[in-house]
Amino acid sequence: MFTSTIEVYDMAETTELLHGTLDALVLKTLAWGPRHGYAVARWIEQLSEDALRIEEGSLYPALYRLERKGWIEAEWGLSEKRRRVKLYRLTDEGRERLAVETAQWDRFADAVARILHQPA
Amino acid sequence: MFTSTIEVYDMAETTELLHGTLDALVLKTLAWGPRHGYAVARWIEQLSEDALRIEEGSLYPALYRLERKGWIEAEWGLSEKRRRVKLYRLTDEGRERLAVETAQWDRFADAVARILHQPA
DNA sequence: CCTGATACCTTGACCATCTAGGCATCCGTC
DNA sequence: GACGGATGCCTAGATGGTCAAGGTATCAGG
Repeated sequence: MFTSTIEVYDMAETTELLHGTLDALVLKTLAWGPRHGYAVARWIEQLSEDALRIEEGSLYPALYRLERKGWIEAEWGLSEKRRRVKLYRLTDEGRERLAVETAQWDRFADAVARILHQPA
Repeated sequence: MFTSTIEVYDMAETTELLHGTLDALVLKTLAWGPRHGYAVARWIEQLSEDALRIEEGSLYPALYRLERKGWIEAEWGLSEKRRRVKLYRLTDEGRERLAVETAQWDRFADAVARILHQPA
């Protein structure tokens, strides 16, 4: 019963590529100012014009990860809509880390592009 | 409390970033002509000026993966050094796939760069 | 009342990668 | 002629980030 007829076209999308990049994206988002988790995801999706999609199942573990490493800090607060939110802000260490990860990503992305776009 | 003192500096490197990119890199390498596995890894490392490091534990599973999907084909042969090697070549489907993955990567990389380099 | 959006979180499975081995041949050096 | 290092293939197991799919609660709009 149509076990695999229609859907197969492209389940890959860019999803797997996110691997290891999410941390940097979150740090960068918080570098513009404190935000709560849900808003971070939204922000990234908007800025990327939906090229990047942040699943909550990836987001919250990532936030926890970053907090545990001391790169971000959390505090309970209220959103503009009077809802209980967990506000995250970048620590100094987080800012340093962001620079490191950005540099790493640039180097990596340049290398990949150099290969993928090398003329035959 | 200092349970982990020395080692932590940077085990991440760019390793995790490779995720999902290796396939495209291998396909592209073979787009320049048939090569054997070991040579593919070497080629990528050289072109990237060692920014990319392809572990054999990642390489061979990747080759098997790509072959199983019909994007590359293998054939036993001999290297210039008279050694038994498994030569891979790109199929037509593989060439199409390479175009798809390259486009996906471009879109993804652009999105990430746009965010990471957005001025504060 | 009910849907959808907001906002948080967790569990389980998936899967690509890495680590760390093993095996065989060949070359250069001592 | 022994031995290390490079070449070349492969595999098993662990790791770990992501995703899918659930759950909870509040609030606005129809």
